[in-house]
Amino acid sequence: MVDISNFLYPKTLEEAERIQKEFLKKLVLLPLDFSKVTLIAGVDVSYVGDQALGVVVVINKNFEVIEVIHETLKVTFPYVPGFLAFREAPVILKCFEKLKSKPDVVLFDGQGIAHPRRLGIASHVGILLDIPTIGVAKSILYGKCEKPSDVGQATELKDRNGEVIGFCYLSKKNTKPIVISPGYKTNLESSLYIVKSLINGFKLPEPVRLAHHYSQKLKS
DNA sequence: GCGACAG
DNA sequence: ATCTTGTCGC
Repeated sequence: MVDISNFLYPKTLEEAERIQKEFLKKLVLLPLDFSKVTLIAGVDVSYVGDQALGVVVVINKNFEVIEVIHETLKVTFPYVPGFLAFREAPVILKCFEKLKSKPDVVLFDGQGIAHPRRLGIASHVGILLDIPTIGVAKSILYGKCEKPSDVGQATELKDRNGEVIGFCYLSKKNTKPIVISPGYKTNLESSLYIVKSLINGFKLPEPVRLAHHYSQKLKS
């Protein structure tokens, strides 16, 4: 576990970038056997004025909701592509402080290592919580990939050097492919397999879809 | 210098 | 992300 207080609120982008480079040293990617996974969590953050609303939904493999937590916190960092974690991690961590269950893997609305410095929000928060994480984004932040044409097809997302950093996956017909990348303590193969296993008739994997659902519902 | 750019 | 209704296509 990392000493959270020293890395949560950088004052400049330069400082934030230094933190990301420091966190990169702690990044660990390894296989995650889904057959040994019992609980899966999905995270989403929405906004109401300057208040961030974080939601964490925990489900089991039968897609049954085990726990739902939500917290609010005033946002203190602007949205800057490549630095999303500094804007959303605080309220997410606040949610996890209240969480009773211990998910085996957490899915995020955003990138894992498919990031300019390999430290998307999934990787960032995974390191802070020391829990396996996976990034599931609705669009690409960094890298290039050919568009999958058939449902169930995944194409490799590669960085400027041709290294595979994730996948574009067509989870549903007539929708844009989702972008999958390992966050922390998972790897390319495991993250793709796990997300595929959690698609339940919709574009987004169930944990993330439900988190987004609750998030929007809580505001109305 | 000109684009690209998670949520 | 958010501001916002109806509407076209599975």
